[in-house]
Parts: sequence; C-alpha cells; structure tokens
Amino acid sequence: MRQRLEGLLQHALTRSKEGGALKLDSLPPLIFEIPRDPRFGDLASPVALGLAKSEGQAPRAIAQVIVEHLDDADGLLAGIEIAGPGYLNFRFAPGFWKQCLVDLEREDCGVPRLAEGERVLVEYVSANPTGPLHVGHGRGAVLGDAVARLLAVVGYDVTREYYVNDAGKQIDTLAASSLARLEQAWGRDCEIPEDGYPGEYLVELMRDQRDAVTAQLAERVGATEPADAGAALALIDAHRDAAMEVCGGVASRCLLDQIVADMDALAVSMDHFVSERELRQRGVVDGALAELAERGFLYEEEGAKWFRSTQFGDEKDRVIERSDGALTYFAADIGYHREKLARGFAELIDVWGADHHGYVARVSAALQALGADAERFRVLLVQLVRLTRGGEPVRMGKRSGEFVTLREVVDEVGSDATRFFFLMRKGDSQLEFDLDLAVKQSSENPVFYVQYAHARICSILRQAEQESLAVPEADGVAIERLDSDSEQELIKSLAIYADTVAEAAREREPHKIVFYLIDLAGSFHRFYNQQRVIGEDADLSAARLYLVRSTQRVLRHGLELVGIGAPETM
RNA sequence: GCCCUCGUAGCUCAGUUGGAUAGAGCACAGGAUUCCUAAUCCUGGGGUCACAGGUUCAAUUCCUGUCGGGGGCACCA
Repeated sequence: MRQRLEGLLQHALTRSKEGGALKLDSLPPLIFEIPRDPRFGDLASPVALGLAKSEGQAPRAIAQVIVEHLDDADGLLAGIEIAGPGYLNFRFAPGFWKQCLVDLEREDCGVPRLAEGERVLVEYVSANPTGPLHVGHGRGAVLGDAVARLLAVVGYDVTREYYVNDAGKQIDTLAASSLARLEQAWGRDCEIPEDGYPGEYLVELMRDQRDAVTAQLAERVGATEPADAGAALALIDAHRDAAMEVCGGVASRCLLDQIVADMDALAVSMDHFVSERELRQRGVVDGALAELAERGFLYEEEGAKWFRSTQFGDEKDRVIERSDGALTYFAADIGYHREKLARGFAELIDVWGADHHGYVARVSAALQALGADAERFRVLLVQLVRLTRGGEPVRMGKRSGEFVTLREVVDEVGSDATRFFFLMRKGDSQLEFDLDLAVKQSSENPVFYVQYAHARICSILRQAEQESLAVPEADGVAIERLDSDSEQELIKSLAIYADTVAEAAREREPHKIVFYLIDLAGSFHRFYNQQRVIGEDADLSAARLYLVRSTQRVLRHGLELVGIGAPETM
C-alpha cells in the first residue's frame, strides 16, 4: 500500500522542486502512518511538518504546494486533505483497494524484493554439544529461523548455520563426565568430576552407548572386545586417555544428534554445521591471526598475545593467545567469522543469548580490523525466557543439572504454540512463557485465535464449494459493495501486509509479523461476526468470497513466514 | 565501581525510527448464537508513558542525570 503512494508523493515533491515552489535541498524521508482516527483518512503523512524548517515556510503552506503538484493519473485517490498542523491525509478510491487485493494473488503476496540474491549468513543456536537444548536456546533457534525465513522472502540468499564448539574445555569436561558415567554403566561405584556435567541425560546416554563405546575403545587400542564388566573396566583403566577421547567423541556426537532432533521438533533446520575443531585443523584460526598480525593489530604483553580491539570501540584489548600458548575461544571466533566473510557473504547475522552481549564489541572489532564494514555484522540478542504455569514461575535449578529442556516444552504445548510464544516478543526483551496459556484452546491464546481464523475461512470456502459457488476472478469483484466498517477494516489490514513484511525484514524483527497476524485475525473475526459471506445477493457473496480468500492467502503466507501451521479445521 | 539493556493500564506487552486525542490481549462487569465453526463478536471502566531536567514547532520516542529490574565486566567457555 505504501509503495504505491510513495511513488505519487515522490513525484509531487520532484515536480515542486522543478517548478521552484520548494527548495528541497535534501529529499526528506517519506513517512506514512495509518491514522488512528478514520476521519484522518486511510494513510497520512507528516512530511510537510518535517520540511517546515528547511523550507522556511509554514507546514500547511508546504502541504498545499505538495497537493497542487500531485498527479494522480491512475485515479488512486478519492481525496486529500490538509489537516491539523499540516498533515496530508490521503483517502483512497475503491480501485486502489482492489489493486491491493489483486497484489495478494501473486505467489509472494506482493511482498517487495528488498535484495536480489544478496548472500546473508544467519548463525543461530550454536549451543555446545554437551547437553540437550534448554528453553533459552529454543528462543534463539526460533528467532534465527524466523529471521532467515523473513530475509529469504524479501529476496536474500540465506544460509543457516550452526557453529559447533567441539574443541576446548567444555568438551574435555564432557569427556571426563561421560567416562565416569561409562564406568558406572559397567557397575563401578565412582563419582563424576567436581565441575562435570551432572545431568541425568549423560547417565542414560552412556548406558545406551556402553557396548558401542567400549568396542570402539578396544578397536582403537588394538585390544579384543571385553567379554564382561571386569574386562571392560580393566581395558578402560589401561587406556584412560583414549577412553576419555572416545567417550567425548561419542557423547558429543550423540548430543548433537539429539539437538538436531530437538530443533526438528520445532521446525528449525540448518544448512551447515561448522566444526570448531575442523576450523582449527584447517588453519583457519591461524590464518586469521596472521592477517591481524600483518595489519598490525596484535601485540605481546605479559607473555600473551593481544588484539587491539579498543581501536574499534571495544572497552579493552582482548587476549588471543594465552601465555601458556593456548588460543582463546575468541581467537577461534575470529577465525570463524573471517571465514564467513571469505565465503562471500555480504552480511553476517548472529543470534546470541543476551548474556553474551559483552562479546559483540570484540567480534565486531575483529571484523573491522579485517577490513569489513561494521554494518555487515549484526548480532540479534535474545533475552531470558521465564517459564510460568498459571502465573506461577516454573523453577529451573541448573545446579542440579535438571533444567527444563526445550523438548519438554515442545512436547507439552506443541511446535506451533512454542514458536508463536517465542516470537510474540521483541527478541531483546524478556519473555514470559505461560505453559498453561499456550495449550489453552480459546481466544486467550493468540495462537489459536489466529489459527482459528484460518480454519473458519477454510470452512466458509468448503461451504461455498458445496453450494457450487466459485470465488470470482478479480475482474468480477464488485469491490465497492464491501463498504461496511468491518469489511473496510479487513481490506485495510490486508493491504498493509506487504509493507509489514518489508518492515519486519528490514528491522530483522519477526515479532512484527506475529502482531500483524493477531491483528488480521481480529479484523477477520469481527467481519465474520457482522457479515454473512454466503447469502442471497450473488454479487455481494462473490465479493465477500474473494475477500475471504484473500484473507486466507495472507494468513497462510504469514504463518508460513514464521513457521507455524495453518490448519484447515480445528 | 564501569558498561549494556529494559521501565507504557491490575497482569503480559505493542507503539510505524520525532507527529494529531498513547493502543491490544488477558483480568473484571454487562450483552450477542433459528444462519458459513460462540475456540467468535460487541459495550464499559481503567494511564503522571519510572522520575527530573534538556533539545525541538512537536518527545513515550533523541540527550543528560536519578531510581528500579535484568545482564555483562577473566590469559573462562
């Protein structure tokens, strides 16, 4: 809707400038807003107010000039008013609305192409493969997935990636913990390490994998497969280092498989999994450090190697290589992000937990030091999720290792509701997730409210089909018959869909789609309650059927965009 | 202590990048169904946009400070 008017206004401004009526040293942003009060028209622009200063004229006078230079050749406008301090209030002709509905017939629902094949990498989840995903990971997973879908729909060439931290201390800890669980599985009474992973999942995992892991160990050290528990434990004791490595490898692989399954249950997928260990082995990290050194951003102090991140706005310089010679996690991250750039991505988006926000400045600094513009890297932070049940907080004691897993939530409320709730809030604000509400099948629960709107429409269309009523072609739609308040409201809701998607994509804020869908569902339910679609008047029924089918298309497109199902019956 | 972030109706949250009288859902009170799904709709009350300054024709929005919630400040990952 905006697009069409933008052209018109742009043209009027240009003509005003050419005619000398306005100076327009710089073209102002064309702001449009949908007025609260319908008396202020269908779409309003305060552009004249913004120009008042630079033009040295009264806003209303400027508005007058703009109106005089408008050239509405296609007859889109039914009226323009200059109101209040200098608003331009536009009112559209029926033909305009019809054109908006026709746009929705296209495969892409008229969503504009903001980028043509520009390559963007969205990295999300990237949880350490040391345990199942918890609820916070789930929020990041859904946000990353939704952003990827959003960017794809406006024309970006999107790659989804998961960075696997399979090197370093957390994997050593996992290895030590799983070795202890393996020994327990063979009947030995031993404790897991002090700072190990205490979760029950490792007990189960090593119980299931006991024979396989042991066999793998035997093969690796060239021993015969142990025949009983005593022999197995003897083998482990004789080769503890190898045993630990085998345990760590098997455990992290199994846990990653489980993570993939957890994401799958939430309709979240990845194109690539990138292994930190592999990056290190391929020399990617060393290469990045060499380039930083070459560019003069590294220095040595107190036996360690530092990166001069303060040159790019970080609070302090960061250690790249510790005095004991080990590379820091940050060093690996630099290598990974440099490699992303090298693969030809124009833009890098990372989805991180908000507890990592202190990390943004240093990674950004590293990328800038490597010659990338700061705008090419963007981090989306997701805040904590507070689980509640009927308003009461659900306790999550991480100390015991028994936290609420993502899978538990998805199993209880389903993928659709989980995704919807995660996307109902801006990513960087805290989220309260009420498990009781999410399963409720009533208007209190916005997921069902939206899905129900879609199911109702399907029901109407089924009914129409039974009565051999066809949805008409656009040409045959008497749009001017749809003149009641609820019909107008619904048409306007539909008309702003493409604008909403474009805006959500530009801001990387999928929650705007969710809010839109709730709003659209509301417009539809109101319409449904006030008007009968299938009735005596054939022309009117046809027009309403067309409207309903348009609504169905948008609901489907929008739900698909956030990865939520559009059921045909409830 | 320093940095980031948030503070909007009783609750959960939107607010179109600075515009007209600040919105929605829930909760609460009342009402609507011979008819396409009442899992819906309609009506009503409810606000010092945390507070104090500043910039502006115009501030919930931008700047500064204060208070409060959350997070971050390792040669950890």
